[in-house]
Amino acid sequence: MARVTIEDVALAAGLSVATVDRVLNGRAAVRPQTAQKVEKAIRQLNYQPDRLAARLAKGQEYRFCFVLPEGNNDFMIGLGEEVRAMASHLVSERVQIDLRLTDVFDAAALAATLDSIGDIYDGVAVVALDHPRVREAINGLVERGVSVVTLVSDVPSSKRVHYAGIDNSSAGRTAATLMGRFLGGKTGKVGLIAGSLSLRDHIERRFGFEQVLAQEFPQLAILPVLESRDDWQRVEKVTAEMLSAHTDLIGIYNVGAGARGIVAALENTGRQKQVTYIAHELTDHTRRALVDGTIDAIINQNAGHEVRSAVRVLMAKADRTPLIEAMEHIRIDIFVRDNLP
Amino acid sequence: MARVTIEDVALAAGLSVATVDRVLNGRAAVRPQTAQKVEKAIRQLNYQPDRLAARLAKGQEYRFCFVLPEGNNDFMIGLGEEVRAMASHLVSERVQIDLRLTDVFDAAALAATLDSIGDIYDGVAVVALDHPRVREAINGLVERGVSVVTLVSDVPSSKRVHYAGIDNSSAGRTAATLMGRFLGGKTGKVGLIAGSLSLRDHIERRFGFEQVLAQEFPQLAILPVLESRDDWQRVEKVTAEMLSAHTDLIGIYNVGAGARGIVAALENTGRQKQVTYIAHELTDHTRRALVDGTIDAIINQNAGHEVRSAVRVLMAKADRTPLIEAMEHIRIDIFVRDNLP
DNA sequence: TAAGCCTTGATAGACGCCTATCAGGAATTG
DNA sequence: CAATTCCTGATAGGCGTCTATCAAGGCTTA
Repeated sequence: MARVTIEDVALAAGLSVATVDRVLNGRAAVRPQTAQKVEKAIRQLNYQPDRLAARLAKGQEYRFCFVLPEGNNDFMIGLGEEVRAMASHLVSERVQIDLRLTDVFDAAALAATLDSIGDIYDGVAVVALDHPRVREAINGLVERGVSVVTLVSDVPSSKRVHYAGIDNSSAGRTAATLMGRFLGGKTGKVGLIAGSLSLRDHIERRFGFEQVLAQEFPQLAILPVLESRDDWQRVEKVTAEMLSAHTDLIGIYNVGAGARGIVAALENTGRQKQVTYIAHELTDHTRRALVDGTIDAIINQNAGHEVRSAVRVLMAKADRTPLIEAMEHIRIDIFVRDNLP
Repeated sequence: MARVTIEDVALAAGLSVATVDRVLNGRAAVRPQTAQKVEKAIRQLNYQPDRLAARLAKGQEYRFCFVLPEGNNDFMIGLGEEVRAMASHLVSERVQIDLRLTDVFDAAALAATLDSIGDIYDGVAVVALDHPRVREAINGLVERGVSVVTLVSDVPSSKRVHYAGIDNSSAGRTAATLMGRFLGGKTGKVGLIAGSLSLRDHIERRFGFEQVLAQEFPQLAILPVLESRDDWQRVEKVTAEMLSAHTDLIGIYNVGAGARGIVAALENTGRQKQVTYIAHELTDHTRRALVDGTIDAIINQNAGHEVRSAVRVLMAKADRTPLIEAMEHIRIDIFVRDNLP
């Protein structure tokens, strides 16, 4: 049951190790019929190159850069931690990961960061803003031979090789379905709070949410969207205003961050139980509120999965190995009080 | 930025490579103070042994065996496929995985299988039945130095090193919460169908479900549990009987497999929309029924994650590397129509 | 037929670590 | 102080692959 080595293949094909290697790595010209002999032997013996030995010999090093938003958004902080964890874990596998923080809301700054991270990287993962300047910056990297993966927030029109994140329109639809079903057949108003209406993920969530609500739960009226810039104090303010303006408010869907602001506003008015509240991203705050019953469901994307998926994709691109698309699909988690991890 | 090698450590510690190696691998007696010098150098240089090189040098091979239930349970078939996929993927990493099928409902057969798979394996993963004979068989393996991981269904009282599966009591609670909330404030009867009341996972799900329903949704009455042995034709029969006996049935929770039987029974009576139906495990059948609206939510455990987690754990045990417990936690997925993967 | 090119073989050395052995010096024992 | 035992150093060879180089034929071309 010993391993099949390149030597066995050479022997079986009646050729030399050097020639087999030439075929395997396309190093030099080999006559087609010779190459066929090699391939036949490989198939017969079911030879699979030892990746450990190969990487050792090649002394391959991967250098990746993760560009994340700065600021105190809980989810993004968690994402950064996952990147760091992955980085230290992968030292022993010859992968180096750098982390850069930048202002996501500022397209120019983000684009500048992307432009500046020169050719020292084999791949870049970025939480992107969908803006022409950013798109151009991504395309620039790709043209220079750097694989780019968008993380959490996509730029579909760019030449990025992959998007590691959830389908936000589906996430919005999911929120709507839960909202509608949790409210039974009740009639009333539903409020929608977004971080920014220029962030692609927020737009898509809103779109999915409104679509399903209008179609399947016409008894629920959606209030005009409020913008919060993902700042929890602002969130609290607008929520409080909304609560006092609409006494028949029975649902809140928070598309972005700043969940604690809503929690605070609800607690201040004592209307936690009357209002069905659906939030995004599992953090310490949202978790506590879910257990308390203030939040009714959390739609989550697993930051760890996203980071690991991004790394896998970047590694696969770096050494041109095919990747199993299905494995890289990021799921939309739903958490209620009872299935919290 | 070159890699730190064992040689660098030796140099920094003012010792020889041989001695550093002795410390690292506990090969021979080394004076404590010498060992400390080595450890200090390792810390200073942040040395991390190259796992690739180490495994190459050791020529380490892992041999694992996965013991799964035979039969035509969709979920288990999927699990088997995941094992095979993982096996072929890991050939290039010197991991060999064998797959054995056995009758899970038969404790003696399962125990016999476990007893028979001798000492050729470094680790065993098993979908276990919680029964004294099985427990003894597991303990026997562990005593012979074979790491055992339980998969999907646990045997907590055994000496298994790990359980790769979901918390089934939480899964049942989750189902109850969804059931209660989806039913709004409606009053009526809820039916519960289990595969077998001797399977630990089914018992726990039932327990969690009944607990939450009794506590939080007292307006819902639970009918006596029906047993189906996970056979969908039997499921259809008992469901049909239940439906005709209880015209005020408004909810069904299927704890085990055989979801298509319930779908068929509901469709035959045309009561799909009146009954809120919560099922386990995402398969082709349940997926279709969820999209159709016959199933209202699916509680799922990700077979791929479970298999990969089991392998990671077995590998970690085999070479005594510590494992990050948090990473091995298997989540309880909730799927509604909109967040299907 | 000589000159050149194309294809293949043979082989050495590297990657970083493991294993084993031998020798010499240090520390311990009587 | 001699005789052990203990600890450390030095070094060779191996794991499977990659890279590079040189030599030896076979073949084409003029």
